[in-house]
Amino acid sequence: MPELPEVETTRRGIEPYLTHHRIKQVIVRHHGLRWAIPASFASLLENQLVRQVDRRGKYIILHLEHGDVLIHLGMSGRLGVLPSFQPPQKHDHVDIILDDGKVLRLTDYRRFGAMIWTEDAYQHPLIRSLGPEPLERSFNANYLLSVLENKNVAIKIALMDSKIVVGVGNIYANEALFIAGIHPKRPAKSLAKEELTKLVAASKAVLKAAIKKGGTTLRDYYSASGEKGFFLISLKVYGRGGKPCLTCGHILEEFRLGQRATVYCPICQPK
DNA sequence: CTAAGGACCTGTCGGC
DNA sequence: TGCCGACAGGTCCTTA
Repeated sequence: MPELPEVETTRRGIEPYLTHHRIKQVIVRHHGLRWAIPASFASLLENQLVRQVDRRGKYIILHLEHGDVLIHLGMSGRLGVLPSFQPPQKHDHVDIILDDGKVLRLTDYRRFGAMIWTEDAYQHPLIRSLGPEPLERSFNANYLLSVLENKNVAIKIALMDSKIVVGVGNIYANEALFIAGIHPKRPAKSLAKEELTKLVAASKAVLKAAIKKGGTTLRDYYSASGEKGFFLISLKVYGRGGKPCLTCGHILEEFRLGQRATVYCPICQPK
């Protein structure tokens, strides 16, 4: 499901229900997520207080009294807070039951998601190797210029590489490149600083706008409270291959780049 | 080191 | 109506 705006919206949605609450019980119904959840998982969490609910890239981090929980939603994951325990549905894999009876439930039919207990989230290899947050100042044109210096990969691939910058998924990579007027296939190292400046600004703008709207670009997105969000964000190119460009009217072209749908305007984003 | 492709898994949709 | 392949918000891991 989620791109970064959805993850941030989810984090904000669950935060008030978890912070300063104690975990009473953890039920793991399906251990086979991206990484198998070990048998010890439940007992590592139970009876611990949740101190803080954080986010790094697309990982949601629960800071406990001792250790942290990393949660990734993969492609189809969803976290919801139930007012009380409800009978689980088919893809409800993990329940974290709180001291007040509310339940944080992980639902993920494709099981690309992950739930990991670790001593210190920021020392974990999955987190440690991540690039800067896209909305922070450290993500800027000078930074990109230096990391892309000798990268031949297509700029779209680089923009979606979490070692370069976190949180820019396929939808927003398409949108940001369109707004910046940059062809997705341009070799990363060929972009001039001026173009990188535009790309950085465009990336920040689309992500911010989506977060402001509640992070709901997605077909089957539900907020933590179960509210459905759908097409609150208007997308300019993603999902519009074969339709006219909203800027110039030329037909948008679609192709696969790194096995992902890529849509661009051949006039507005010249090679 | 870089770059490209496969792998993980289920559900849905379009074409024949 | 039914079957089969392609594709879907991600990203780690293997191979070249």
